[in-house]
Amino acid sequence: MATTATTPDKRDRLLLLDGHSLAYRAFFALPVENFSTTDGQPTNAVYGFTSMLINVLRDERPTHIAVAFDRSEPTFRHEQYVEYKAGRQKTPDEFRSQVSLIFEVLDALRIPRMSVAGFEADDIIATLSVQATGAGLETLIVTGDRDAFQLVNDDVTILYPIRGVSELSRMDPAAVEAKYGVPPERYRELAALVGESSDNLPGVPGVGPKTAAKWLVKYGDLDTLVDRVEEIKGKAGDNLREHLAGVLRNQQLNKLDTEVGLELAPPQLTMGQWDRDEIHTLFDSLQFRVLRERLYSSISAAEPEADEGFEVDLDALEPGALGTWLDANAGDRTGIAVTGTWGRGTGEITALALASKKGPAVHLDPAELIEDDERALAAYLADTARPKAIHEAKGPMLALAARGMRLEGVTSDTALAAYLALPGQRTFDLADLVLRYLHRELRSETEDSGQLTLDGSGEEEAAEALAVRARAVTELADVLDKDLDKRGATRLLHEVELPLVGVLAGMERAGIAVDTDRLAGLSASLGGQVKEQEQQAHAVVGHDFNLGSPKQVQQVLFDELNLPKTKRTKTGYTTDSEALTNLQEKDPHPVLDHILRWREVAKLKSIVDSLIPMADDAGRIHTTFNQMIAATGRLSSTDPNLQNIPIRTAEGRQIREAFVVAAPYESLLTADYSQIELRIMAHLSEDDALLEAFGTGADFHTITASRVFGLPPEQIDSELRARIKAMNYGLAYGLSAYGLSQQLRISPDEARGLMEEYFEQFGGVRDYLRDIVAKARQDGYTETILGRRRYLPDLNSDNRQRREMAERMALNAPIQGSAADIVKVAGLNVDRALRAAGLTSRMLLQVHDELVFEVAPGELDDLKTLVSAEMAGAYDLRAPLSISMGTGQTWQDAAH
DNA sequence: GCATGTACGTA
DNA sequence: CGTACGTACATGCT
Repeated sequence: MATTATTPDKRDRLLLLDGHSLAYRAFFALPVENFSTTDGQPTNAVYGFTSMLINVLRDERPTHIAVAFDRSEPTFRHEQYVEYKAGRQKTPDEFRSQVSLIFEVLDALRIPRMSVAGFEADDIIATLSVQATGAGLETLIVTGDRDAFQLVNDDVTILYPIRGVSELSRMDPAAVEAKYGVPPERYRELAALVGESSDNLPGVPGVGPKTAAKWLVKYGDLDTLVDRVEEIKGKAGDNLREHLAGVLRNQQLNKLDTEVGLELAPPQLTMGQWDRDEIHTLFDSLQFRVLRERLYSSISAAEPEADEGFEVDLDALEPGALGTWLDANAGDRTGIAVTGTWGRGTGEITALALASKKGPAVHLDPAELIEDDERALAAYLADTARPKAIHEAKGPMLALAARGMRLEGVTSDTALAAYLALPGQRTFDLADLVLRYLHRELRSETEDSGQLTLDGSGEEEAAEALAVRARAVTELADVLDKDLDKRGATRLLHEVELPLVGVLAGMERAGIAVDTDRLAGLSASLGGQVKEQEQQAHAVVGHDFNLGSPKQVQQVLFDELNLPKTKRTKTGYTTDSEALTNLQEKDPHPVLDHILRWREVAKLKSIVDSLIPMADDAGRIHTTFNQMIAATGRLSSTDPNLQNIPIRTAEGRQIREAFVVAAPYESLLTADYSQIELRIMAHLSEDDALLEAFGTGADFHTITASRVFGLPPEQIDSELRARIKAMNYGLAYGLSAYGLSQQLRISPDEARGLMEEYFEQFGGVRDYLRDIVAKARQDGYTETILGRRRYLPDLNSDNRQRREMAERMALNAPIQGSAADIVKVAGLNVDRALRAAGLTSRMLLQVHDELVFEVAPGELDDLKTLVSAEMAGAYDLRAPLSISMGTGQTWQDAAH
């Protein structure tokens, strides 16, 4: 390839779209009932087209663009062949009305659109692509019309939609040849042989792409094939000879015209400056909130990345000068960056850097500080009046606490702020956020004097890097503050999530005591049972196999014992406990019981064995609470996970007996919310009947069952109660009639009937659940009682599975998330009240709707009163919060 | 050594 | 074909 010194790095890139073909695809891919404005205007085609457009603008970054449209007038092809496109179904009215809306979108985006009487969009695209190649541009064509494949070459690529509107297949010469067996320049000939039913161009009967490609490869091209047509044997050959005229006509008609007279040439097809207001108004009228957000974020992403770093000027401090330095330089909100290790309720700081937005930065090694400086640092960090920003505060808080320092006055934790802005994201790396929000790189821009690094130790670089992080955090904090303000999450951050960090750190630091002897005993007895079940399973089957291997279990059950196949998984057939239990009922086999029992005891043993080495010297286990994982706003617990300690079975509960109170404390107290999610559902739906059921104070599931079945509560037996209990809980998860039937082992019709009767009584719930999804589809997100959002772009997916999944998430997120809000507020208020009351009892764990406390001697009564009041008063629900509590020497004994 | 799939513990 | 998590193990990839 010839290149010269003046060849630009990036060639200009022309993007050409076939407006009609893409819009038509979108029209059929997206269900119109999900894509209409509230006044009934269908928008599925506009939505799908615009969505594709935004994606391709974002991913391909074209410098030039045009969208071509067909006209209603007949084309030159109709003149040559009156039957052209005959028999086509009339364009549906719902589609026709959307074409002008697409024009409006394109006009607002300042994207040129073109159409020429007598020609199809394809001809315009063909003409432009040839001209673009001549002008040295690279061309990308987005079209759902395969005829365009004939245009593909080294300079022209086609993006062809596959499956709906979200995925484009990149068709370059190699891809065309791979798919059709002929190079792009032969594609027309192949299409002529195969025919195109939508254009009413019949091909050779019985000849598909495979045969056509075989012929073309054998004879080189269609002309040669026609010349030697007598050589083709068999029925296909007869058919070809018989339909030769049609093939030649097809070849004529599917040739795209590359010499259409156009007013604009490729170099003039530039992207204009958009008017944000105009786009705003238009997208508002189309009710495209999610798309608007996506458009805006892709515009900003399309802005050139400013690959600047950060300037920092590190002050070298004399011993004893830190206090003065802090007074002079840490007045404004100051960024703190820390290195060290933390986890399991403790940690160690190895270095710390401080930097405000402007002015010098400082880098400290806490271990080397003289007493005066250490005191000045501790006083500064603990001063609530001196604002600080930090990325992921909890770990450093634990490490500081380990050396007796408190961290207060944190007005932004940038990771936490980013979590509220983007709750679906699993990680919040500082460098990523800096790039995303500040369009900058997390590196130093400061000119090295060359002398600083002469010693070659790298320490200067490390110090500078940490100072860069501190400075970046302050800048990021300001931008995130604004972002959260726009999202209405400022109070949630400042009044809930930020203060919660310290409370969580406190719980992690405290840990919970375990009776390790007891755990060891449990492990031994479970180990015996594991071995026993394993031996029996092997004996029954007649040979050894690994019970922990789903693959081997499948082999034993389905290949060797020929038990009936269960539900399919990706790699075979499921052997999960539900399936094996079902098998046991219809086709009993002793090995099934052994497998099930083995799984149960092996699971418990693995939990016990994982806990034993977690205990510290004081016999306490310290979990880590993660505040930025769950998309709904819940906490999660890791290393170990203390939020999934068994409780369901008697054996499982034995593990809870190993979680104990330790001196000087007197007992454990557990306090949990009764049916908090159902109460939230009642609150949010304002369903009178449901609210009334909570008002009576009697058993909630019995009361609701009594309404549904029209029987007095005394006549609700456990069977009826269980059915309605399953409904009550399932509703908040988006349970289907089918799912309910599976769970209750009743017929789908029966389950459907049950749901209908339920909604007859609790119509407000049905309306609420329906409205919440509709609103989320409009807004692009759901919201909890405290304004915590969850963004669900898949609500508008053209993939049914993804869309329905997003719908269930939309049902559940406000309910689960509001419960999480309430428990967080409760935890905060309890913690505050404990300190205000001067109690030394402390909170140890949060398990979603439960708080666990360690009770100091003589404080039980006061603590119960305080906890109950703070938890019940955490939020004023229309179905009032109800608390139940229990105490005991172990977590199990404190159950209630 | 790491990612994926299956299974299963909790709310 | 019911949400939200974390962990363990087997398996198959690099």
